[in-house]
Formats: sequence, C-alpha cells, structure tokens
Amino acid sequence: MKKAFYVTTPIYYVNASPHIGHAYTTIVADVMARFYRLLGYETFFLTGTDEHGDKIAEAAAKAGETPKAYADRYSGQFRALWPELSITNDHFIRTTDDDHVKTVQNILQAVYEKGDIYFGHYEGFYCVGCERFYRESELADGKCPDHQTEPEYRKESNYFFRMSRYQDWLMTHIRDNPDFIRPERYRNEVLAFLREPLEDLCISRPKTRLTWGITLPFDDKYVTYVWFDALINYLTGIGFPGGSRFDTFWPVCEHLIAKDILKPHGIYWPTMLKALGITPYHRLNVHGYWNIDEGKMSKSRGTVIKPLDLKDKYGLDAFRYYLLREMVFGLDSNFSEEGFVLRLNSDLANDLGNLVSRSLTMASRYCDGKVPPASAPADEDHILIDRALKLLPEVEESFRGLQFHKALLSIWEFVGMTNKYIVAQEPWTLSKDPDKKDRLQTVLYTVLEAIRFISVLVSPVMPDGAAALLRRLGIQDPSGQDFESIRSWGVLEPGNPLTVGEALFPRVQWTKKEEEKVRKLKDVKPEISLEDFARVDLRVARVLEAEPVPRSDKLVKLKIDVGEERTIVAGMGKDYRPEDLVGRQIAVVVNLKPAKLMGVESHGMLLATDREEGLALVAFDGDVRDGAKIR
RNA sequence: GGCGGUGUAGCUCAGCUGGUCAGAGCAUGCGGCUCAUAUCCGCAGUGUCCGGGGUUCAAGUCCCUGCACCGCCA
Repeated sequence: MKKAFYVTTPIYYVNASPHIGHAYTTIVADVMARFYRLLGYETFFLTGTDEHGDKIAEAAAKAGETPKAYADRYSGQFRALWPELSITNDHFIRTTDDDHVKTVQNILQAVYEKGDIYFGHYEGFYCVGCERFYRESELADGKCPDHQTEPEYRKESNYFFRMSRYQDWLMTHIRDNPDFIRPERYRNEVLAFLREPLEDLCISRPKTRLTWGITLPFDDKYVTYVWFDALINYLTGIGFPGGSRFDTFWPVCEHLIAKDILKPHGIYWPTMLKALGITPYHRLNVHGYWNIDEGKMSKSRGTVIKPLDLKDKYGLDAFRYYLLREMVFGLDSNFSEEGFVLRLNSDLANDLGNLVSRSLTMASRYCDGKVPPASAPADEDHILIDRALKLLPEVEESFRGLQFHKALLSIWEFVGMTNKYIVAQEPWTLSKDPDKKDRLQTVLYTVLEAIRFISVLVSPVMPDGAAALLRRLGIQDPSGQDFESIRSWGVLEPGNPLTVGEALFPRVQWTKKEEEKVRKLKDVKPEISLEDFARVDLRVARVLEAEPVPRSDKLVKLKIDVGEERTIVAGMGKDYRPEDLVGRQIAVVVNLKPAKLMGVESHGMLLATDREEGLALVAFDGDVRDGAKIR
C-alpha cells in the first residue's frame, strides 16, 4: 500500500484579513505536504475558511452586507493569497459549502440519536461584564470576583454535547499515545485541563439570538455554534462519510494549529470523534506565535505585518525560508524586518547564493559551460560525498519531528562544507595547470552535484528557488528530482548546459531609516460619512481627581469635568502618574456605552496615541472650556 | 486575582528523560584566498546559564522561594 499523508490548517475565521500568523501556519502545512510528496507519499492538504457565527453576522450588518456576501469577500482574500505564497493545497473548504452543511447536520443527527446531545439549560449567576456564568463556588461573597458586582440569576436553554462522558477515555488515549499532541508542552497543557472535571459543551444558539449558522436537524429553532460546525471541516474536506479518500487519509491526519485553539482541537474534537465512533485524528501539531518587535502584533497599534508586503519586497523564497528557519516549532518567535534581512543576506545571499554563483562561474569558464565528467573521487571528495549521503536521513528526521529550523541548519552546515571544500581544492589554481584538468573536472562535478543535493533538500521550503537552481544545472524538468534522487551520488549528468545568470538571492540593503522613509498610511479603516463621524461625541474634559484602580497594573480611575462630573477609567497607569494628571485637559468620547473595568464603571474613553515609551495623551493648544465640543 | 510560560555570550536563541551542556548563528577583532553577490575560509574571545535556598556523588537541567517580563481567563 502506498504511504499516505494528510495535513490540515485551521479554517480561518473570515472576520479579518490574512496576516503573518495565517501565512505561517499555511506555509508550514505546505512545506510538510511538499516534503511528503518528495518522499513518494500520497498526500492531501486541506485549508479553508470558517464563516458562521455572531461576529460575522455583526460585522456584515455593520458593513451593510449579507453575512454570505461578507464571508465571500474575506474568504476570497484567503483563497487568492495562497497561490501567491506557492501554497499547494488540494482543496479549499468553506463552512458555507453545501456538502459541509449536510455533513454537519448528519453528524449532529447521529450524535443526537446516540444520546450524546441533550437539551438543557444554563441556570446560574451570570455576570454581564464577564459575559459568562459563574458557579456559586467561584463567587466571592456572592459577587463576581473580577467586577465586585452582584451577578444576575439567568436561565438559557440550549443543546449540549455530553463531552464529560469521554473525559477518561481521552486522558487514556493521550497517555497511551505520546505523539498524539506535540510538542510535549501542549500535550501537558491538555492533560492539565483534563485533571479538572470536563463540563458538557454548549453547542447551540437560539435563532432569536443568532441565525447565521447551520440549523440543528432535530430542532429548527436553533443553529449549531462554532466548534460543532468548524471542526467537522476536517472530515468534510476528504469526503466523509464514505469514499476511498476518507479511508486513505483519515488514519494519517495531521492537524496543524496555533496554540490559541489548543483546547477545541485537543479536547472537544477528539471527544466529538469518539462520540461519532471515529478513531481520533493521528496527530495534533501546535505552534507558537510570531511576536512583532517585542510585543504581540496588534492591529490597534498598527503593527500587523502583511505577508504579501514582505513577499513583494524580498521574494517569496526568502520569506518562507525566514519563517521556517527562525521559529522553533511550538515556541514563540520574534519577527523583525531587520532580522529578516540579516538572515536573507547571511544565509541566502552570502552562503548559498554565493556558493552557487562561484561554482557556476568556474564550471562555465573552465569546463565549456557544461557539467564536467568526473573521475573516481579522491579521499577529500569522499568527506563531502559521505556527508551528502547522510543528509537526507538527518533532514528527514527533523522534518518529521517538525524541527524545520534543525533541518535547515543541517542543510546549511553542508552548504558551509561545500564552500570549505572549494577553498581547500582551489579549482582556480587547478585550472592553471593543464595536467590537472581531470582533477579540476572532478572537483567541479562534486561541487555541482552537491548543489543539486542542496536544491532538492530545500525545495519543500523554497520551491521556486530550488527549481531555478536545478535549471541552472541544466535540469529543465524537476519532476525526477525527488528524495530518491539524492539517495545516491552522481545522478547529475555530465554534459548538461549550465547557466550562470543573475544572482539568485541578491544581498539587500536595509537600514531602519530607510524603512521609515516608506511613508504609507497602513491599516486605514473603511471610509465613513460625515454623519458617521458626527455620531461620536468628543469633548474637552478636565481631570479633577486621579487614582490607580486597586489590583490593576495600569488602570487609572479619573474623575473629570466635561461640563458635568463623570468617572472614567483608562489604561494608562504605566505611562502617567495619577497625580500628574490632575488639572490637565484631555479629550474624551462622552457617548460611548459605559463599561466596567476591574469593577469600576467607566463613562467615557479618553483619546491617546501610542509611542515607543507608551501612551501619549491628546492635548490642546492653550486652555479651552471644559465640556467644549471637539469637531 | 487565578492558571500557564519565559529569564543561557553584545543581539536572536538551541540545550530531550540531571553526568564533554556551557553551545549555534549573527555582530566584533585579527589572519588567509581571489573563483564568487565587498562574498568565502581560518583563528580569537567574553557568560555569577535571573537572585536565594534545597535534593544529589553530580543541576541551566529536579524541588521550594523571590524578582522581572509575557500570555490566557478578559
């Protein structure tokens, strides 16, 4: 039987445009898919978009669109991006697809009939501020521990999945399969969750509250909520319930996710599958976050890095290489353009690019522009050849373990060895002595064949660059250049025409100042009318009193005069000392819906901007009237 | 407040189940080569492995505690 491999990315929620996190997950999945294809596996690679839910319904309403039209638009952004990143997914699934809707309903019906879905209700203390129910034991003196307010007693009827029934089974399954969730830190995290009793999972919303979802087959007054819809895409995508594709790929399914959705994938999903009588997925692979310049990337701070910007600026291969080389799978990494450029210049331009350039130049010049024939290798050649032949097993092990940085490290160590080999053999000296032509040819053949090995090994990560490299070696059709072709030495054919060409990975110039010169307003929100703007009531206010909010790091409670006295809460305690604020005039939104922060009700929001050291308040030119309108 | 994570060379970070683990890359300095994208090769470093206790024949590596930063619950 042919070996098979099935990899999935999460289906991305269509409430935001793709960012570097989406790109990373999807590129990793693509690298894995390409890797297994090169090993001769039958592979299937699934990605797509998650489109139901109240957030989408709300956002669509705000944008004046139907939820479907809104989802179409954002889903289209993802679908259009992947080809530009050379993503080779076999299918793009949408939760609004007919077959998916049907499958979800069939599954709901089956689980319902089995008795694992029941109708029940929440009944308990509901804190409006927290938007959640509390158990009596969680309350402090009958009050919400966060807001210090009396919660309401509420009742809401819904359908529940009997997840608790499978808790023991899941624990045993994870214990018996050390690789089920990896890396280990996340496996431990899931086991820690499971030490506490699992509650049943609420899987519906009444249509009175939400209609943008899949209707429950056994009660058309409800739609299913989030996970019972989204997770099932992994089954729909390969043709569940029937078919050979499902039989082939489900047993080898590898999910790829970021750590934020560990709980649904590590707990909800396996128990859902168990309830369905399906063996769990093969493995869950969890990666960390990209942090941008120390802090987590944040839309509000305008530090979202758009994958396409970088790709356009530095090339797709460099981008993919950087992402895989820089991040240790499972851990968080820092992203910086500076680091990117350093990586690009040192690894791609200096090490690999220059190796290729010097090799092709010499071979062209000394060997008539063709791959030279080689004599039997000498001892010093064998050092390089032996290393080359050991490379694939080593890289393969790293790839299988998701240690992409290690795989690339191994390959680059070999790049270094090849550069070293050239220095030691000095082809330029050999070329001056006609008697040493044989030796010269053997040395250059060895170098060119080493470059072929490197090209094949990096091709999952840098598909375009690898193909270009092979073309330079006179290999027009890369289809035969799979991992089998680097299990033995000497596959590169003498006589192949060589192409020197332009630098494959040119060095790039980059300074921080230069980055600042590219002045373009980023993340501009959709256009609004004057009437829209007029709905925001901005006023001048004077700070009368300021004191830190207890138990909070940065919240400050301000008593202000906006023509009337008010209390507002602001997250600025790290940037301003409360006593320095008293007497200052600030700008405040006065018609914002009041919100409770750490138990203090805030009747307004002050205006400020970010700078490197923290917040900066909006100020006025001279003294103005308290309560004056700001236009 | 609760839960979790992180703290290792100037910088970015590897270091699995305790015993060549004190490392890599980049940056820095010096030397070599000239085929090459001012590239490549060689050599040279620097570290109280966050602080304090403890377990052990032996601890960045385990336990306790303190500090700092981060994430999630929010």
